[in-house]
Amino acid sequence: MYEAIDPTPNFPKLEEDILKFWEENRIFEASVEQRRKEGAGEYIFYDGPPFANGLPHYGHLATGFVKDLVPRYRTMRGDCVERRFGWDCHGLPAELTSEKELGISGRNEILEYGIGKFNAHCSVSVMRFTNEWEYYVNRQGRWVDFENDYKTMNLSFMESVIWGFKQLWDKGLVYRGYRVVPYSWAVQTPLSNFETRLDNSYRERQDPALTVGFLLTDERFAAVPTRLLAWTTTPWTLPSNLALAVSPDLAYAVLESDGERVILAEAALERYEREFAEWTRVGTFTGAELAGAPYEPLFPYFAGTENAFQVLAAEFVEAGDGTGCVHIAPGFGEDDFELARDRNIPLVVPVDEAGKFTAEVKDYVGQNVIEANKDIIRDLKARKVVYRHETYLHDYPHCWRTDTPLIYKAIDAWYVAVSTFKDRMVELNREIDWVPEHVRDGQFGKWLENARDWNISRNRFWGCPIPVWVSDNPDFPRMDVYGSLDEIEADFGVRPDDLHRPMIDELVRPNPDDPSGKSMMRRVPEVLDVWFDSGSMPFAQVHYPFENKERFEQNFPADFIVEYVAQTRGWFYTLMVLSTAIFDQAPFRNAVCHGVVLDEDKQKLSKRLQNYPDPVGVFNTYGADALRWYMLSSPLLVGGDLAVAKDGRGIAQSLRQAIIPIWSAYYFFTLYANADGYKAEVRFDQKGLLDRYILAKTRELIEKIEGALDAYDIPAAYAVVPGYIDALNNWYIRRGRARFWTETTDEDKRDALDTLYTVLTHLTRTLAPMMPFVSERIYKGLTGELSVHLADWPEAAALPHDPVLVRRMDLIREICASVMSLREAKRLRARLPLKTLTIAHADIEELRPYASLIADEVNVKEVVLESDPLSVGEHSLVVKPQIGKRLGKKMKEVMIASKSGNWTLRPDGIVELAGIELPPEDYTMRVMATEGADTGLFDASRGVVVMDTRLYPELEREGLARDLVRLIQQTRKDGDFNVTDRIRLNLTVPDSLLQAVEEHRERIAGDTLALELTVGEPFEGGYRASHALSGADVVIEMARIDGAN
RNA sequence: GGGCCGGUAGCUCAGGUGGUUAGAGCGCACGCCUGAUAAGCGUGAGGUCGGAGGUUCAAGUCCUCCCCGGCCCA
Repeated sequence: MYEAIDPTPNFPKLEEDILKFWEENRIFEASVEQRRKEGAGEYIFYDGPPFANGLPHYGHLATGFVKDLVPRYRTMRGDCVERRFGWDCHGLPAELTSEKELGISGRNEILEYGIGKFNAHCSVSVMRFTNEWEYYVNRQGRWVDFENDYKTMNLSFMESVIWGFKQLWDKGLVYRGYRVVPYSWAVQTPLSNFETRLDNSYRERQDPALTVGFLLTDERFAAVPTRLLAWTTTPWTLPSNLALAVSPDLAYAVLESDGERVILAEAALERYEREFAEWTRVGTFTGAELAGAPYEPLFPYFAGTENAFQVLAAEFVEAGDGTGCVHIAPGFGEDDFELARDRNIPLVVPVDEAGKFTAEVKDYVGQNVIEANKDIIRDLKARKVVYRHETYLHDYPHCWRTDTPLIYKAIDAWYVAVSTFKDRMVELNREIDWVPEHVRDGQFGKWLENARDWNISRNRFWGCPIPVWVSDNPDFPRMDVYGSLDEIEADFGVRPDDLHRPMIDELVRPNPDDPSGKSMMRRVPEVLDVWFDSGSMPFAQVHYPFENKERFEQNFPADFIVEYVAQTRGWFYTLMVLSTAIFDQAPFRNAVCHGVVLDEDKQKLSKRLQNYPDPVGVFNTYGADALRWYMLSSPLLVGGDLAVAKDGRGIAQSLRQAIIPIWSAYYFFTLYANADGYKAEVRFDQKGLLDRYILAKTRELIEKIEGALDAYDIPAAYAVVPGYIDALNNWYIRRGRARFWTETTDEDKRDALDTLYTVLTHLTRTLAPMMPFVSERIYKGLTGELSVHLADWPEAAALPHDPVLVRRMDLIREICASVMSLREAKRLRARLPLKTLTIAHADIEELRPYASLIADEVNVKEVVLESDPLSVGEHSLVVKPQIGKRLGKKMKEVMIASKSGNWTLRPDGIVELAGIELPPEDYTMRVMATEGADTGLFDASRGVVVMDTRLYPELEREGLARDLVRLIQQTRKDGDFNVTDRIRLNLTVPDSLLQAVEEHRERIAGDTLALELTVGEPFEGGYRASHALSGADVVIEMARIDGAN
């Protein structure tokens, strides 16, 4: 006996039970262990470590479903797939959370508080949500090893990270340099160029835009005071101005008014019409001519600086914005910095770590630069050098953690020289298979082509320290880089048990190159960018090369990774950089990039706006399988966005369209197998057409899903399922229903039950990775085996290969649908038998074996088969498209003639039209449904059905009898009779129905399990119901006859 | 400004290599079957395939330009 099951189960509850079962029986571990014992090859999957100081959201869940599906599939296919969970621990987010929790803010307060205590707090705080993560990950049905996890803050992980750093160092790929970088004064550290891109940190911001005049002191301009106009959106950089830049090729106009002159690009004149409409043009210079002219500094702070305060010609200057003249502050702009370096202008950076002016700028000292804008503007206006003050709306990068505007600032920092090996990355990227394909040469490939050096240092505390020690006396320079604990121990005599600050900073030793013994080797203060951790993950998670050397080398690169598309700037990228630099290999072979989960209005999901359904609520209402189905069958997985409706309706739809129908088929099976006490078996030798059809159809299903999953096309795998379910439930089972409920267990019934059993066990195995909970429940219920996830992937080849049968049966289904729509049009209910159905198709003989099936399905007494569709319908000529090549222009006339029916068919098979002759091989004849007649088409108009819709009294009576059966069955149901209860039945019907009842008495009684059938003889104590039939009242009474089964 | 992706039914999306009648799901309207399943099945209405040119006998499909949206870069 099979377990009696609920026809409409509570799926969330079912899933909770399965979770408990998996946990108690350690099924996940067993699934990995089983393959290991077999000596199976490893399939390597990298789990991108999430940062656990926030709760998982739909994006994580989507990624998580894929991270589960693919390993489950590979495991069933015979691979050993380890799935270690990783935790990303370091970095700014952790520090900021801790600052908030500790009630402190900024570098100085952290230093006051103590780095040791601060980092200790970070190490605890960062793991705060791990329990919640485990809950979500488990509940979504994701199998992952939490016991054997890795943390980026562990000593072993960090040792591998510094090993990686040293590898780069030894290859000459790390350098220290001054560069202008995006800098967050709020968190007092520079950010990497891709950190500012991730999650779109650009947002609109209104800034002041100032047009200021610089007084030229060249003798050419001595006669009349002349000012060169420059435009800037960062007035706070003006105190640090050291030069002006013009484009050598642009023309600059000199305007005069009232004994004063200004110079600006001709191209800018129109923009400044308001200011200078009244001025007179008195001359023109090219930029090249202006170059070299000295000018008077706006502010006195850096007066006298070598090579400064001249007009320079620079190619990067364009006339698109502003005045065609750019003010140069080398400390605060990348172009500025490079120009100044080329012209030997010294660097000045009078802004401190907190973004405040230093004492060098004495008028604004201590002011935040952005806040100082207004004072600076006020002062300049007072000095009458401001020619325009406007508000400028632009996209401006913001600090992704604090949402404060970034500034560009020259910083001493450590870089990976990515630009030197980016070509190699581009090459290696060609070996990776990306889904969607265009990411390889598009978003990711283009990014690699333009890769810039990576700023890997952060002036912060909670991160892997940069393992570099330098001499504190420049007279005795020395630099030591360490790539292991052994090396550190060898030089410092202690073996650190923690590489974090401040312990690591306490390792100080005398500089061996200093004979005086006074100068000391001290670690540089920076820590590594947290992205360096993530890029190191492949080797650091296994503590390579200190442990697992062979294993890592055999198993690198990974077979598969998945993340959302923005990680082309993040994890995908850092993996690629470090893997290329250290191993000269691509880090993974297959990558899936999924899109972004949005709300139904395509807005980002936001906790604040509450614009998405609560994930836990979804689990509890629909279940994780429904959510998995919904997300993974969507275009999200091929790079598109997914708009999640707040009411969860898409998720409900997945449940309704996929999961419940599968369950219903399972329920049906158990119902009838149990009614017979029959134990079904897996068999493929059934001869019946329906059986062979669904078996062959199942084979096709397995093949298609296998093909899709092998190509990492996950939505395609889901897409083939609904059509299959339709064939199973609404054809195989429905057509075969009578076979299941016959009284005896004969061979045909065994075939039916075995077939359904075979199909369901294969279906659930195939869907196990895609619908892990419900598949598990059904498979266990059917087979009594421990778990579907310990089973092998079904072998499609074991099932019958019969594409011809599948095609024919699908054609039959199409014919029936066509006939049913004719009935619908004529309002002829299906229970009313019709006399004759004619089916015409060129290959009609192939359909002959199915004639009685069709007759039964569409309820006609006779099916006439006709091999010439043209004999029953009007026909149209379809010329073969290929002849267009031969006919050229004439084709147009041929098309028009064929469409309008302007052609004749000669007895010899030649068609004449548009003045030419077409031999039979150049055309086909197609049938048209005759307007107003009872004809329908199928097989892409190659076949036609014609129905005789006339009514015949004896058939009408049969229809009424079937209506009665239906009413009696409904009454049985309403009266809570069991499907096997035998009954005593009395019908009270009007005279108009008497003949129908008498003629079909046996059928009525037989179909409704009525051992006694009386007409018009009411009895006491039965269940009674009245119905209307054909406009007349019918009273049905029934009573159970005990003991008769 | 440049790159990538997309624009097809009210909504979400399919539509090898050009070919006569552009499909599915949801929603809507109507109906139907039921001795497993109403969380079912079917029928119907609904489309100038973003726009304009071009190539071609023939363009949703190929080419060019433009418009709109998203992402990325500068």
